[in-house]
Amino acid sequence: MTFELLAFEVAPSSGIPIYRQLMDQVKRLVASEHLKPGDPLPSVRNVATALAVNPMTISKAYSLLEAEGVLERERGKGMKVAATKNVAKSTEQRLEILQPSVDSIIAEAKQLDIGLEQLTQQIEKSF
Amino acid sequence: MTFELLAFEVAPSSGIPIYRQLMDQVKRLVASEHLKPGDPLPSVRNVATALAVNPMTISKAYSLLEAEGVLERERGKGMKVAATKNVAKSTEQRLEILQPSVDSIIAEAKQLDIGLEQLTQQIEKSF
Amino acid sequence: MTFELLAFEVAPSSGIPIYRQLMDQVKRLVASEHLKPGDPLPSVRNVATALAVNPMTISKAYSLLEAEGVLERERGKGMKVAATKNVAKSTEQRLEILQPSVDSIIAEAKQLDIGLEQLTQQIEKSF
Amino acid sequence: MTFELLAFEVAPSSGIPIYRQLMDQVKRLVASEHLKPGDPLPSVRNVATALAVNPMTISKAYSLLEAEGVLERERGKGMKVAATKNVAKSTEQRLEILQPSVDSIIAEAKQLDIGLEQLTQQIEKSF
DNA sequence: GTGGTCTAGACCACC
DNA sequence: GTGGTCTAGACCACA
Repeated sequence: MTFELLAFEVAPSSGIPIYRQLMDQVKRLVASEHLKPGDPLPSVRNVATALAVNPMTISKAYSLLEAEGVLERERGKGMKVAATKNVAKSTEQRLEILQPSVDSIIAEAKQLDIGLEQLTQQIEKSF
Repeated sequence: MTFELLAFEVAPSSGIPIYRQLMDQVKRLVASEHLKPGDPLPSVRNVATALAVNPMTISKAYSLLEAEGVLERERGKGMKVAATKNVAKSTEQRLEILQPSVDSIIAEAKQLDIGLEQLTQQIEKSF
Repeated sequence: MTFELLAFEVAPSSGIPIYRQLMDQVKRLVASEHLKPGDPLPSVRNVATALAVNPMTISKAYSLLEAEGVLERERGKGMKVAATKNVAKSTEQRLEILQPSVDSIIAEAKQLDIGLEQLTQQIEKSF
Repeated sequence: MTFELLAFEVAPSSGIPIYRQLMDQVKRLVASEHLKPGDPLPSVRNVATALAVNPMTISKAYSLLEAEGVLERERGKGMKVAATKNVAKSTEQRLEILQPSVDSIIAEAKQLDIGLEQLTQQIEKSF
């Protein structure tokens, strides 16, 4: 099985809805080709029990990703990464995906009076 | 009027609750010292009519900011920027506050196959 | 002047209304005979300026104390401590006045898991 | 029902706002470990109907307790006692929290001509 | 099912 | 004048 390695993570009390956290993770994994077109995704039930989360929540994430064209439903078998639209992403494109988080951490740092130096240092320390 | 300059703005349908938008604005104004300790804030009713919003919504924002220690209530007179707690915090304390965001952006970068170099570069570019 | 020594104190942002703080102080001073029947009280205006408080607030306190029979209004001259009702209070009576505060600090201590020993020690330290 | 034992009570006309009465009760229950970290709280609607009070009032109490770190929200499931922050505090920290009340009772005692001895005795009697 | 947000309008306490 | 409390009722987001 390919997706035993697939460790989804959710922070249940982070304010961000669980289904959104899941969607973002799948998108990132697809963008970086950790998940390639055609790759199967773990079943709703598996993810649900693994994360101790309501299956409806996983299902919602998958359905929305399908609506966005990131995933495809293989009848009777489950979800897999869609071929169309999921062409390999360039570094620039992947950086673009990350940009909102970059902007947001910079805004936070500035509000906290944390300079560029300190911020990058802290990131290096924790990377 | 003393606070004609204080132009609060809300985007009613941005998904972010109005009271939260207000709180963030006040916090930014305080953090940037556009609002200094002791400065008065416009009255609940004034803001409410100016923004065409229910007074309770403004009141909620003010009350929460008071609970957080950002504002103080002057009985019968209105709200003002608090003196206590708006004192400087140590760099360590502030970095600690930022840490969760640091952890989270690192996790995202790794899922996107973006290395430390690229991440810090991107941050420098956007800072 | 007898009441230059009379230092009223108010904690404007303690949650307790200012007029109530004033009333309680006057009552305690009367109970302990720091203020004896017939003694004059500082004028509304003096107290107001000294405490940087709205004169209406002082006036309200005085009026309520008059309604309770603690003070008397001397026409054209101001307030003085009433004769009736303000007989000297026994130690028991004064302790009774203090009782609510005693109960309340004990409740707080218990919620904070602070024992009798520690509480009394702390009081001795600060007395 | 798991929390049949959780009997909230409110005195509607005690002057103290209902939401505050609720908050204090929850805090006491947490402090005394009748409610332990992770324990669920009755739903807003349940409490509201049980107390014949508007749900928003209960919600306000819960939200403020969340803001204070006493409770946590489990998305879509309800409130539970928070783990973080309900960790033990040092004796010094707890005494510091109590200090304002200590100062205030001492001031009251002095105005009532009640000495240290009598004050501590009275506290011992009522503890 | 859960809590969150907002409205409209009433009433209160304080200054 | 200030903010605070509460109600009744609508609608939304999340699980």
